[in-house]
Amino acid sequence: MPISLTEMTETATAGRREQILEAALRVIGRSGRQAVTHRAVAEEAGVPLGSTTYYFDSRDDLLRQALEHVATSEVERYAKRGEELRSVTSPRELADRLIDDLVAAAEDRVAYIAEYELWLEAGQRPELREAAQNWCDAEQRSVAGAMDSLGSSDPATDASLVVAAIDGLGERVLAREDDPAQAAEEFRPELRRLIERLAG
Amino acid sequence: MPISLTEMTETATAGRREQILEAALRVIGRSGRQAVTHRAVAEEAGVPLGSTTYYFDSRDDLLRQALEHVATSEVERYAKRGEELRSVTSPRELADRLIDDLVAAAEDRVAYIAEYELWLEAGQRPELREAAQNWCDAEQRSVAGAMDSLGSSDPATDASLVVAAIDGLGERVLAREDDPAQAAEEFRPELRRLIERLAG
DNA sequence: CAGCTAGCTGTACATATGTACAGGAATGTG
DNA sequence: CACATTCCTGTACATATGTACAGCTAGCTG
Repeated sequence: MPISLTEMTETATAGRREQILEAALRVIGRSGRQAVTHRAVAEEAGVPLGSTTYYFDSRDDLLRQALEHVATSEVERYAKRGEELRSVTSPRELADRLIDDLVAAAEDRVAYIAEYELWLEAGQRPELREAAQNWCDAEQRSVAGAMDSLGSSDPATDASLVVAAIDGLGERVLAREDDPAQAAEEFRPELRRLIERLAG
Repeated sequence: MPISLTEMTETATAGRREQILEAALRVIGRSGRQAVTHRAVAEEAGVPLGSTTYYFDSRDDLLRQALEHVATSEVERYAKRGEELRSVTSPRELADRLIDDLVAAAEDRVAYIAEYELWLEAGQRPELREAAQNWCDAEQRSVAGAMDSLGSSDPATDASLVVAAIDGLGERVLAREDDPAQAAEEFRPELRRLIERLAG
């Protein structure tokens, strides 16, 4: 064995859980949360069936942790992205950057659908709502800074509206026949108009 | 028997299918599409298990028809609503009417969640996308007429943005702890600002 | 090295689920 | 009234699924 077994066990313990969680996200994105069975996830992750029940108390627990995993990642991502967006100097630039993000997200259709699926899961399970709320707040904060930089008279409201529009457009992208990333690209002029009108 | 058996059979044939479809929607809204099993739907509808397999070829068929049912209803509803919205005379009035609609929709949380669930189903199953597209187009047309009445310089784009914002806000409403209808109400000032900026 | 602990996995089992289908009930037909 | 037809339902069965758990392996300890 190339590395010590102790080390292997340690990294595998952390890695294994993530590995299973990410397999679950792929299953969700590809086939919906109804497809999240211990067996489907185990196969996707390339781990034995026993592992999924070892790391997660139950199917519900797995789904819950998957949401928390996504929510946490997204909060971090938006925190960083928010910093970058503060530097925009025109409505058009902000719109372009946000559409770039949407296109990037839509490129991985499976991951993108998984996020919406988990959001719905939060709609049904109150214990998941706090994580969902944090996720949502982080997204809005990331845009609010930029709207502030652009001199919006009400950055929080404008950020809320811009994020809502992006989420709504994103949702629409999912049910489009053609390439989701291309569909997202088509919304560029629309978002430019929105932000110009709000901040201009 | 108060009515002739012929008549009863006829209305029951039409009624029974709808009855099952609507039970399915309640199950979806309450527990997600993973909960849509023949047995759960049959129990919710108060019909024997055999009925669900008699009227629908399979579980997938049931889900497909549920989406088509919702999509068709929504297209009709938006067509009518679009007529009414054409008469608005100010951005504020349009925003208020649209928020009223959102509040009304959010009041039936179960039905509202069901719509989002079915939308995701369309994201995963290409054969459902046409119905989803029609639904989405109808929603946008219903607002485009009003934006036109308000003298928007680009009614189609503005309608697309307003609808996207409403859909995004609606999605956010679902994961709120408090009363969804109340949460929807809180978005009234935001939507007023959006439409005033776009059409004003 | 013997024994111990902790991490992990294969397997088994009760239950849930999709679905087929035989047969019953109601209606139409001669 | 006998028969055919159509609509419907209870039941049965193969399969899928969640989950418990016995036992295995690898490393640690004395």
